Amino acid sequence: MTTIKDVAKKSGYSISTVSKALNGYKDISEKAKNKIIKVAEELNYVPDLSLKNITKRESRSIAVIFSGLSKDGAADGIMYNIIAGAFEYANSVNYDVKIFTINAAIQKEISYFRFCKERNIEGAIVMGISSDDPYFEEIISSKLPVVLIDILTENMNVGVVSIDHEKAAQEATNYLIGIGHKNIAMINGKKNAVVSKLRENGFKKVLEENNMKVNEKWIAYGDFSRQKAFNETYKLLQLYPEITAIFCASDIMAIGVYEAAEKLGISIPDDLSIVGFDNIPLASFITPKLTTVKQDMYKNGYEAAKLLRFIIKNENIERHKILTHELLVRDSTKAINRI
Amino acid sequence: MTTIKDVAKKSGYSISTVSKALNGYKDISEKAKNKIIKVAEELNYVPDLSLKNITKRESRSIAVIFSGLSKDGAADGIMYNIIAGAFEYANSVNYDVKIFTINAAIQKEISYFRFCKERNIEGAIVMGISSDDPYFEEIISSKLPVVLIDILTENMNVGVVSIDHEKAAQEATNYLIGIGHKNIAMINGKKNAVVSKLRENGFKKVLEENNMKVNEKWIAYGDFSRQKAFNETYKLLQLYPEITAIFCASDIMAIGVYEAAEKLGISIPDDLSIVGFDNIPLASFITPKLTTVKQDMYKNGYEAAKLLRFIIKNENIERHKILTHELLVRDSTKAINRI
DNA sequence: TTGTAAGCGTTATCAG
DNA sequence: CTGATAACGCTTACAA
Repeated sequence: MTTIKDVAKKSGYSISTVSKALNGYKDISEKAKNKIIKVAEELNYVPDLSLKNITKRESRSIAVIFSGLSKDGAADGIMYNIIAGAFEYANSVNYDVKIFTINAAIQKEISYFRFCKERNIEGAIVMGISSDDPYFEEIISSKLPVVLIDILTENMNVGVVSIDHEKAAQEATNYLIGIGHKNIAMINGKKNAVVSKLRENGFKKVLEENNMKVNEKWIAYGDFSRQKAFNETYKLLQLYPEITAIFCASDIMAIGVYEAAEKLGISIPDDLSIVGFDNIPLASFITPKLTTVKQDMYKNGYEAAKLLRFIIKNENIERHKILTHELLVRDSTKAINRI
Repeated sequence: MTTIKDVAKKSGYSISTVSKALNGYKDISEKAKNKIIKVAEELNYVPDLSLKNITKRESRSIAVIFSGLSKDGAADGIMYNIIAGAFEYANSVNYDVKIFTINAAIQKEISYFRFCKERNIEGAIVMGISSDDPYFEEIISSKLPVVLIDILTENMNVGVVSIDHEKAAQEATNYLIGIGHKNIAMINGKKNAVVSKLRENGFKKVLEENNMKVNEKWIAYGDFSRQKAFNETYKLLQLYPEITAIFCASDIMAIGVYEAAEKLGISIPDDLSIVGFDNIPLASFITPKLTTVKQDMYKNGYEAAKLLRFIIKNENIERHKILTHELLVRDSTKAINRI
């Protein structure tokens, strides 16, 4: 490996002169500068940033941490978009992005904090972990700057980027009621995920506002899995054929719902209206096209990185960033005309 | 920041004793060891890996480099799967993964080599760049260990992971001919991408083997874009209604083909059979379900990281790794029964 | 068993 | 303008 020492030796100047020449300092002669630059190029010399940073005390890198990076995560593009968005912002302010999973830390049997510190990152964006995860407390109470995506916490020191899930669920439910549905079920995600609770609250709130009784049996948990959503829906629709609409907490689960309906010979949207959540690419390709709540995960990633940067710089800024969402009405919902 | 010095001071031992205690050396007393570990914990001391590595001369990190990390990359999950696969292997051998884009280097106006060297990575996985990219030569001729995904090169020092695209295209085409199609068009990707050429070769070869003349006008370039594929197909099918089957070089483009067919009132698979390429999640959700050539991008990423590791360790191993593919026959193709 | 000192590649200070 | 020298946090001979 070529080091600054090699350049010094070959150019005939001292190490410190070489360092200055290569870092654009003014107080050296043109002659020395040219010579040194020439030699550096000949030798293919490249300074190591992480060494520079020993003295400067900044690593200029952040991490994006997932709970897992599985083969199945691909279908919805959510994680990809978050990475891409975070990368774009980080890159624009000259930060590098490393990706980790919580599992990686667990495997090494070290703490989250240690894992990050060892890698000398300045902060982390965390997503896909639920608030009852054993690591959760450690993460939000650690000294390391952190931004959570879609994980709400009361802790106002922790950065949070999210849409208003409760409000979004309210809008979706209101829309279904508005087009005449009275028997609405919900396929929710993992029961103890924060977003699940919020969406469920929004759902229930609107039912109550409309004097419709909340039937707990009509709320099932599909754990954000297509298969589980299929199973739950299959059971639900057999037991309660009076259901005319289902609000799903993710598009992936909505696909499971589609499949359950198909298997039962129930036609969407004629017999059953479906509203999804996320607006993944699939949503507009599937037949019928899925009505869904759009959230922009690319933007989530971008804003998370931006907020993280502010927190790192210790700027006095609102820690909780709420992004906008939008109900996209497509073909999986239909005004009710029965009874 | 807590450093080894702080631990030394507080524990009353010297820096080197602390270092040894914390790194599991045998030649220290139980007493010293315990005390030091205790103090280190109290102080939340975590050694910085990159500093350790100054002496050891290994950074234990690799990069995954894309040509771009766009908002649109999400739909097919390909990049995500590559990242996930590469991450899994890297993680299993205690490597970290950083992600970069070629653009990031270009923006900083520095060379690929410099960009990587500065970041002190041991090697890189590169994908999504075409062989006529100005950076291509630099990448494959640089001293840095590199593995290309889906970019073939004669250079046997460079690692390459890919399926046999030519053979895959042959199988797809053979299948269409086997079920009776005689007028087969191809919507290819970017004209000068290596994979495009290979697939086109395979396509043409099979036509010739079957004594069907190759009509260059029936080969259009959709540039891997859904919109472009739509446009090209729309023109093609209007000009040549005798076409009964289309082989698409990507599933995303196949969707554009679906849309063009729909707009023209052409029914798939009754009037037109479609074969895609990739087997993205969407392929099995779209109606009709898409017949396609499956390639496992997760595995691509995994194998790329593995190969990269071998190259880094300078092991004598075959540099070109060919992965398996598979033709998945679904509902978008149908045996011909007209004329 | 412990500590001193040199070294890793780099930048910063300061005397010449 | 140049170059010793110290310093950054850490490991590792080697001496004590």
